[in-house]
Amino acid sequence: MTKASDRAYDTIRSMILSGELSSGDALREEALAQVCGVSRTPVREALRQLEADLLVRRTESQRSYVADWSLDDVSDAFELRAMLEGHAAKRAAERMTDEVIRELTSCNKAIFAAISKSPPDVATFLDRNREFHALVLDTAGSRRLTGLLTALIEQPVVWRTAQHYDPEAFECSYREHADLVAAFERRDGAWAQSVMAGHIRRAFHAYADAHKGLNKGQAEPERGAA
Amino acid sequence: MTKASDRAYDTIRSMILSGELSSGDALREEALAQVCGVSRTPVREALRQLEADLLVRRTESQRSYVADWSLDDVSDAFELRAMLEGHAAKRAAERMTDEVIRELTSCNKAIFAAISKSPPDVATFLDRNREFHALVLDTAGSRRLTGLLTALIEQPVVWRTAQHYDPEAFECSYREHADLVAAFERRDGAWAQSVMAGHIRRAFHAYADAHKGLNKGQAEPERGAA
DNA sequence: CTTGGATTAATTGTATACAATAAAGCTCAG
DNA sequence: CTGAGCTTTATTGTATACAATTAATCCAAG
Repeated sequence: MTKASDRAYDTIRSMILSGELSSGDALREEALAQVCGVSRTPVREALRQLEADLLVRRTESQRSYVADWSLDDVSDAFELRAMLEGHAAKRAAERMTDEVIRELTSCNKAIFAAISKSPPDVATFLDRNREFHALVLDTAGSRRLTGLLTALIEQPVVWRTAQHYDPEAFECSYREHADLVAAFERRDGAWAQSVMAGHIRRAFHAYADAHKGLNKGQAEPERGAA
Repeated sequence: MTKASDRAYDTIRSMILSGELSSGDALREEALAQVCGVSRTPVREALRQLEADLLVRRTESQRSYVADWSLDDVSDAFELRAMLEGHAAKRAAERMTDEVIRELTSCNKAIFAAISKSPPDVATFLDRNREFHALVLDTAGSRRLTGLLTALIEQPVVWRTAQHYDPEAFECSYREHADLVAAFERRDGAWAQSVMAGHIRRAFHAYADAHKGLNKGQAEPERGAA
């Protein structure tokens, strides 16, 4: 993608993530084109990408809507992530180098610094967390695995979960990363896999707890003054 | 997708699968448009889809090429398929209905009929095999899982593997499906998962055996007199 | 010869007009 | 009222022209 289609992608994506567009809202190409300040062509491309990201769904008659995320869907996504990213951790352990271990360590140090602030620097936490997981995924050395996982990782749900973290949850995340590094140092694939799967599952429950009661079957953005 | 973009997709895809286009060949939109008898717009859409299918790769400068498939890549794809489709089988077992069991049974009967002919009716085998796996995937009831797997299942490698099956390999495939149905009848998720994972792994080795020696690091269509 | 850089050609990205299709509204028979 | 079928409107699909970008070529300086 290039300038215009990137712009369309980013704009629409952030409109969905911010809640400006709610689940089920219709996405009309012409309207989006005007909002994004581009023509329909790049908007169409962006919509296809967002559809692949599962942020947008298309009906059989090719109309696009903001995807709705039931708790079951979220649970699904995390379950798959736990499985795939656990597998990635195992492969990474088998292919680990000292160089990557140094990078992971330094990355996790930055995470520690970010969450030690008060209030915690959530943006930095998210960036570094992403970097940490990307490093593991890279080291796993499977293009296909990378492709499958990026779709799952870039979910709005994942992105928002950290917003609800309390200090203890951040601490857990940091410690689990440290455990992962320990498993990598021993080149222990099974250990790494277990830690990673648990790491993801904990994140799911953090999300589920935060959204319990509020949204019964529907995991949506907070809309308006509620 | 609709008429023109479907046509472009099917045309380009079969050109790749048939070997008319070899790994690494450049895919120019204008040229493809002429071949497909449509304009560049639907061709572009088809290329994006084929890229998602991993049949086409794009450079950083947005040029498209036929993807190359090393044996490692193929191994990767099958490994992921075994994991994901095993998971799907487990979920399917937990959600299985008698109705679906009947459909699976009838589907596998059709497979038996197809492979009992001489020569075996490979096309029907492939269709019914696809139907069988689609039924399992549907019953697993995870849209995300379905999305991830369809990309892996539609691979040229998977498609071609059956071309090299001997009568015994067909027989194995049939029996494994029958085992799967047995596991479903008992609603035994762990069993179903094991059988499915083994089923996929056997298919990989059938592929690997067929291509051993021929293509050392490169799993490509047969190209001319080399 | 080789190499750096400017020029040219080839290719992809974007906008827009028009065609095809699906949704919505409307009319009128029952 | 109701709903089947037509008409109208809204929305997406496709083609094409043009802009932007990337790759290839060529020429000159070293």
